[in-house]
Formats: sequence, C-alpha cells, structure tokens
Amino acid sequence: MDIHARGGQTVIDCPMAGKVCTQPVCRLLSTRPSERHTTTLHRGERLSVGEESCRKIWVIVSGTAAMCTGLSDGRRQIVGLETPGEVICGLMAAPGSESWLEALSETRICELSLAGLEGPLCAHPDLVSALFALIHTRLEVCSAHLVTLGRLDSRERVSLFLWDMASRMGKQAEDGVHVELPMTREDIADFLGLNTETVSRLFTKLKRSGAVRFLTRSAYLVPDMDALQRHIPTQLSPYTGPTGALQNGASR
Amino acid sequence: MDIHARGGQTVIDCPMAGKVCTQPVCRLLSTRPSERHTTTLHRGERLSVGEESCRKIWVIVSGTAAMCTGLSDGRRQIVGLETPGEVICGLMAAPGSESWLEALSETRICELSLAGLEGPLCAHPDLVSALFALIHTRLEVCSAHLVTLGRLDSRERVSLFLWDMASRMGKQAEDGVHVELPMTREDIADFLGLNTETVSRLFTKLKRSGAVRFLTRSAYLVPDMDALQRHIPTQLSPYTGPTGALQNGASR
DNA sequence: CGTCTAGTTGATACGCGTCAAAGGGAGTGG
DNA sequence: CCACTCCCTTTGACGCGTATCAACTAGACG
Repeated sequence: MDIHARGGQTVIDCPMAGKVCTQPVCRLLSTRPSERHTTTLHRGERLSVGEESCRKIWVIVSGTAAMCTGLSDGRRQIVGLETPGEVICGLMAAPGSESWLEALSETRICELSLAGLEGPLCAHPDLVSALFALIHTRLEVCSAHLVTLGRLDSRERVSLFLWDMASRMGKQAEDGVHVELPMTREDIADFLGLNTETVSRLFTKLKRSGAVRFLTRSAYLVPDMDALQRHIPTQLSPYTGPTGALQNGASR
Repeated sequence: MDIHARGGQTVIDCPMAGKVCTQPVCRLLSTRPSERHTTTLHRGERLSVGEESCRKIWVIVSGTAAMCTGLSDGRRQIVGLETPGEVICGLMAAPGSESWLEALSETRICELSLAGLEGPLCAHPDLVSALFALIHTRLEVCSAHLVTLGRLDSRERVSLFLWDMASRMGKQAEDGVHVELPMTREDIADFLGLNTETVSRLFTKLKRSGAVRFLTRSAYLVPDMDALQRHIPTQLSPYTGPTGALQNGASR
C-alpha cells in the first residue's frame, strides 16, 4: 500500500482497483489504511449488515451484489442493484423485515470502519456530508425504481433495465454498447417485480424488435441507446456515453 | 411566538401545533424563529422543491401531502405519503424526472431555512446527524414500499395500506381503531400502483370479510389490527397502539 | 331539487403468472 | 473427446388477476 499526496488530499492506492477510490467517502477514509479490508463473496453468499448499521460502510470493488428483502412466504424483492463504486451504509431496511446483501456474481467488497475515527463522526464534516450525499443519491435511485414497479408495464421495465445496465457497465464500440449481464433471469425478475419467464419472453421480444442483440445468453449489444430509450416513458437523463462503471457515485 | 428553555434546549412554541416540534430537526432549528414560516396548501396545490433542495426543509404540520412523480404520458406515482410530523428535505427525485409535492387534503407546512445558519451546515453536528437520521428513515420507508409494489398482490397492498394508515393516524376506541382517510381512491391507487376501480373493489372485499368496517366513504374502523396484519406477508413491527400521528419521526 | 364529482359495480379484455416440457451451455466423468 | 447431467433459459398452453370501458349510485353543494 502506497500513501501519497494528490491534489492536496492524502490518498491511498487501493490494492483492488485504484479507480474505485475516487469515491469521496473512500478518499476521506483512506488515510487510515488499517481500518479497511476486502472480502470476496461468491454467488449466493450473503452479508448481514443489520447490527453494524452505520458503523461500517462497504464499497463494491468488482462484481455485482443485490440488496434483498424476503417475505415470509419466500418471495424475494431486490431493492437495489449494487455495481462497482456503489457504497452501502447499513441495510436501509425497516427493522423487523428480513433483509440482506447478496452477491449475484463473484463480488469483491471493501469494508471501511467508521469506528476508530478520532472523536465522533460529526467531528469530520467532510465525511458526514459525503455520507449524506451518498444516502441522498440512494434515496433518489430508490424513488425512481418505485415508479418503475408502480407504473411501468413489463416491456417498459425490461427496456429500462437493459438501458440502465448498458449505461452503468456497458462498453462503447463501433456497432453499439456492449454489456455483460452479471446475473440470472431470476435475479432480474426479482429486481423488476416480474417472474423469470416474463423476463425471458420480453428479452426475445426486444431482440426481435431490433432494440437489442444478444451475443450469448448473458451478453448483449444495444445498437442505438436513444432508440431503446424511446421505449421508456420516464424522463431519464440522456445517454452521454459509458460511465465506465466506476465513476457513478453521487453523479446519478 | 414564545421562546423559552425546556430540557436544556431552547425551544419555541410552534404556533400551528406544538407537538410537531418534538421533531429533532425542528427543535434544533427553532432557536431562529425568523427563519421559519408556515404555508397552507389546498388540495391539488403543488410545491416545487427542486432548486432549493437541501437549503430548506419542510415539516408537515397538519393534513396530508404526497411526493409525486409524473410520467410523460400522464401516469402518476406517489412515491411517499407525508403525514403530520414528516420532514421533507428536497424532492428526492432524480434530476430530469418531473416530481413535486402535492397536497391531498388541506395541508399546513412549516418551512425552515438552513441558509442563514452561522457557518456551514457541518458546523452544526447535531443538526447534521438529525438530518441524516431523517433521510435514513425515508430510505427505509421507500425500500419497504418498493417491496410492496414489486411483490404484493392488490389485496395485500390494500390491506397493508389500511393497516399502515390506521397505525399512523388512527385513534383507538373500544370497538377498534378509527381512521379518517385524507385522500381519494385515485390517490390511494397512485400510491399502491393500482387503479381506482381495483382499490374500490378491494375495499368492499375487505369490508365483506370483516377485516375493516366503513362508516362513511372516507372513515373506517379496524376492529382487530392483528387480524388485518395477518393479510400481510411482510414482517411488520407489531401494532402497539396509535402513535398519535405526531410522534412518528425517526421511529418507524 | 338539480348538478357535479367521487365512488361503486358489472362486463370484458388482456397482460402476466403458473405449470409443463423442451432446449442449450458448462462442467464432470468415463 | 464424447456422453451425461444439471441448471439456466426458452417456449407454449392455460388461467387468474387487474385494467379498461361503461353504466349506475351516492353524497356534496348550490
């Protein structure tokens, strides 16, 4: 680990993936390397965050994880999709409901402890406002997803999902935006409030309409992001190119 | 307006409804009476909060308001139901989507300005952590509603709604919990991701099943909260009695 | 008493869920 | 290297649940 000054602020080269540490929170906490360590979760493995809520935070370094809530009869709803750069601070679930963070693919997570700061959290105003910005962004994302589940039909939901994944983790090429899906149809269904078969059917429909092209079952290509966006009745910020998966902290 | 000391903290008697000011944020800001004023919104009137996001906050004093998001084709989704005591800090909506706060019934709102504090916001650690707690609670509520829209069927949604309204604003009596609905069937539908007729049909179903009793079209009675709760597959915190509508700040 | 809007109820359509069966890749063992 | 297996995915047939459209009812208010 190599600590050096950059732009007036002490930073540390993250051993996992340097770029992730452009996250403000990460940067602010990175002066204390002893308080951080990384874990790898395999698909299906869970992280229970309940008790430590807001005493530690987690940053997704690579892979994809899901914030899940389970109902008593086994139904599952994914309330948030966590891709690299995303910061998790507690489970964000009402106490009493069963919730957990679950890896959808092999996922590396960097854990940062807030305990051990000199003095209380509020003695670090920069950090507090960075955390505030984070949670505020999460609330915006959550509200937007609420509209998706409440008022969009299955075709609109799936189009939005493919569009969103493309702008989050797609790579621009001459023939369009290439995306590798890090999750199963069932995961997608649980995220969109649909079921597996419906998701599958809508994938083929969109495939036939030409809006997307599937290369393998988990890799697809969006020839025209704007055309795909026209399937979605929400006002989205227009697509301006791939974000590169690691810079989408508080910017969305 | 009358300022006096109470419990070591300077407070101000809120001219509207003293009890609302038990809100931590409200209490913390109340030392500067000049920075607050109240407005009344009639049903349908809107408050656009966009630009002033997080420079002012609003507390619902009485009535009911809704955080709404509109789609380009006119569909509406209510992403949050704001009852007395609730604190609004910015629209919580992704920039670009059309969102607003709308009064569902006659609503009194107390506006508190954060500008004009001595020094930046982070110079007031108590206030910052109170705001943090507020937004955290909102995120929990939003996530829970997401599960409702994604995985509950119409009967479960309507049961949950009636249960929730009863615990928020119901008044206990010998024959059960009495509730006065401050909104139309259409508002309820937009909140639950259903349509007017479906909501109406489910009200009559629940009425016939005995789970609720309607006194007028907007007033109902829940004879047994636990029985109603058994219609809902989510793990809810058990009903412990009416919260009195004004104490449900960060407690849910 | 008439008008207006919110709410209720019914008939019907359709979208999505459910159940069932058949494909298709990836990994394993012969 | 091929056959086998397993699980994910796709596709089809069917039924239920919710939206849609339309008619009617009930309060609210002048």
